[in-house]
Amino acid sequence: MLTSGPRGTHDITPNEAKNWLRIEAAARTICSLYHYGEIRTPIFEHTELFLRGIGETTDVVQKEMYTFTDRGGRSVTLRPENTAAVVRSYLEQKLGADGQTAKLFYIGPMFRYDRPQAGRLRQFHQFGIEAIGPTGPSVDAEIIAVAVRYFESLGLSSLKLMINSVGCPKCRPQYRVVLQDFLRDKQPDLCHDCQSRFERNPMRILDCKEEKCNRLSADAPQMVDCLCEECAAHFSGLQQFLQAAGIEYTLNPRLVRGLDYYTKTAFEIQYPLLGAQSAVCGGGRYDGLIEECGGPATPGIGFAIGMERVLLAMEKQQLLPPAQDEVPVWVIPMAPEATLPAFGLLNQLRGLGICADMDHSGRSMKSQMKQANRVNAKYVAIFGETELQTNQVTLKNMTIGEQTMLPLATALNQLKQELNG
RNA sequence: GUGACUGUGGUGAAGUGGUUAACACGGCGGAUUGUGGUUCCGUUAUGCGUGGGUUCGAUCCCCAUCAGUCACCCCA
Repeated sequence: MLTSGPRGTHDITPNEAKNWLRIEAAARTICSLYHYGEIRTPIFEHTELFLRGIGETTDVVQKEMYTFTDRGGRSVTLRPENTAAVVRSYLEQKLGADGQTAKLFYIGPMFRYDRPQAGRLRQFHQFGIEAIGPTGPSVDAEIIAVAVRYFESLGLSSLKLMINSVGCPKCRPQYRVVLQDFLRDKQPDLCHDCQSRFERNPMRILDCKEEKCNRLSADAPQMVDCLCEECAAHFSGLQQFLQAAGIEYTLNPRLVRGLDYYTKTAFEIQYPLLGAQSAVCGGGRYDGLIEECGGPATPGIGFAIGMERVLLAMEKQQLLPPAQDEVPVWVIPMAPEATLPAFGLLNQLRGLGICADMDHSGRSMKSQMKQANRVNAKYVAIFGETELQTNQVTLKNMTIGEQTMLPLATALNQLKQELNG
């Protein structure tokens, strides 16, 4: 169908774009406040990068990637998320060469082949940040603080921050065994999905929405109780920093991230009113990812925020006032002969930095006045027969409804004084 | 990938197996010939997502397909 875009895509029309500019600007403001610099990486990467980075067994990789072969026979993939790409760029551009923490942010489209639903699109946009280099839990807290501040700055409330630790390559495998041991005899009673999760990703069972699974796993041992010394210390450190920053959080031992690269800190911010897709922000630490991508062992942490979901949340809270068109001066040529001088005035106004516009379809006087009204014009500049003959223009003040006929230069001056200040 | 519901003009929508597809908003034109936000009049779908089928005849029935919505799954 030529008149409909691909499934799961969305056109951002001029009125919506105003909202986008707003939330993007807020993101940039926060990032500069926290000393994060923007990075813009390509929209597609070698498929291999995502296979290695995200994990071959994850849903994102197994069934959600837009992968194709280019004309050179290489397999490339539209990025389903951006952390792997940022890490690749960090390595390629040697952004860590100065020995400092690389603090980066990005805003842009991501692609996941999924069934669209409320808050879920095939092309969607994420604002994300990454801090690559530092190990201490204070960065974790900083990352979380950026997310929380961002939502606050947009006026969003009733958000829920949940944190957990998913351990590291030392303690997670051990926990996995402990958990499987606990669940083994209960496995036949688990839901269909969880049966398959038992081998693939047993931690996900804790996150299942099925009530029976919840019941069966209620007393399961928790990751936080099985953390190695280092991870445990990191996790309690994080909590101290969060408290110091006055950030409220909930411990959620069942919080699991879907991508393989996460270690230690995992967190999620939910906006419960959004329905099934209520996570507006998800993130965590990825201490093994850089090495996995072929770099030196370097820790990192970041988050991603779903911009469409942010907009949905703002809509729910009525933080998006209806867009208003604002054109301070509307120019009206009353006859075809008048369009030339009218166009001339338009040009001069714009040259002065004054937003002005006129009709180009030869509509009636009345219709043009209506247009002026629609765009909330403060002044209307009318060119009729008399004006043409005397080289003047009629300036009508739309708020008080009064009008005068003036020489062009005088009118221009008046508009300049009243609108440019 | 699975399931449920939906698909009529710019928008919100009514509607029936059978000549001209209600109504409202919006748009456009007009109401002593050059003026807005109020009022009044007129006008505004070659057509009921698309493609098949049933029928003498379908926008209304059936099938397929596409799209939207919500949920599962997954995640931002």
